[in-house]
Amino acid sequence: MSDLLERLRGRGWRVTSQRRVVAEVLDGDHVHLTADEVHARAAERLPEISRATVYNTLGEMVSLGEVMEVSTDGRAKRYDPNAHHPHQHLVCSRCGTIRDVRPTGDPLASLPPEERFGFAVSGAEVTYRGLCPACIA
Amino acid sequence: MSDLLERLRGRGWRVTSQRRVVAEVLDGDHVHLTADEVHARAAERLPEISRATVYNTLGEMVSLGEVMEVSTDGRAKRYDPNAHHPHQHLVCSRCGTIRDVRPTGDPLASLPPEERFGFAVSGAEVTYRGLCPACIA
DNA sequence: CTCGTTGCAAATGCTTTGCAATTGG
DNA sequence: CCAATTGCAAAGCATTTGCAACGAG
Repeated sequence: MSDLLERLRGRGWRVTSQRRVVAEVLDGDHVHLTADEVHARAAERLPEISRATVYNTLGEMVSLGEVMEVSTDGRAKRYDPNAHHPHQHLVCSRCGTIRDVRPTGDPLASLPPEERFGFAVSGAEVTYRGLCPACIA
Repeated sequence: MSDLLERLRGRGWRVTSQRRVVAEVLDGDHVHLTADEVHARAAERLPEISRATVYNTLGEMVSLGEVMEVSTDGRAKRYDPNAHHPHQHLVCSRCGTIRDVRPTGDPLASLPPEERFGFAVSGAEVTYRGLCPACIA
């Protein structure tokens, strides 16, 4: 089940009950929780877990490249455990719902050499915006 | 000079000295200031201007569609007056410098119908990442 | 055992808000 | 004139940090 936890353990990560709970809560597809949501769900299983630990843990997962930070607008960052398969995000302009999507082609290809201004370009993030089915109705 | 101010005035915007200074400070190409930087530069000309007013003013410019908010990572939002010509951003992973860039083609075209999940997709933002010339050296 | 990890509470950084005083049209 | 705008200071979030106690290996 918890592929995320397995991957982290495999990297010599020290596993504590707090870290396990955070990894379990965050695991799955189309999961895009804020740090606070992660804390709330983790606290259901481990009531004493602190916000600080959740932040530390999420930060480490990001450093290890197993979790991706998604900065939606100006609100709280969201955390996406789906870091192994490259993907982009489709965000509802009204309710903020996020879906993982897989565009065709390589986004990097759309930036021609003369538009790179001497940068060593290494990646591109695409955020598609629109109204989700629930908000259209 | 201040095209931005002219555009705002043309929309029936009430112009005060504070608003004029904010508009002037923000005008130009490849300008991506934080609210605090705008406040600092505005205060050089109008020492009593408050942060609250700068925030209010920037927020209104964004609502009117004349200025674009750029949320870089987890730091302060940046404000881009270049809202009339569509463009994307190239951000230095080390120092955070931002350049406006113009990719080829329409980013929306890369998201096929079967990846839209019933959303009414209306736009796409692309952030290219890499090292700027200064940070490569 | 020992060092990494945790929890707490306080601090920080960015942004918003309530409200009385001010001012543009 | 008078509603819109401003400044101030305080409140509001999201996140980070210092440090003593704790616990995994």
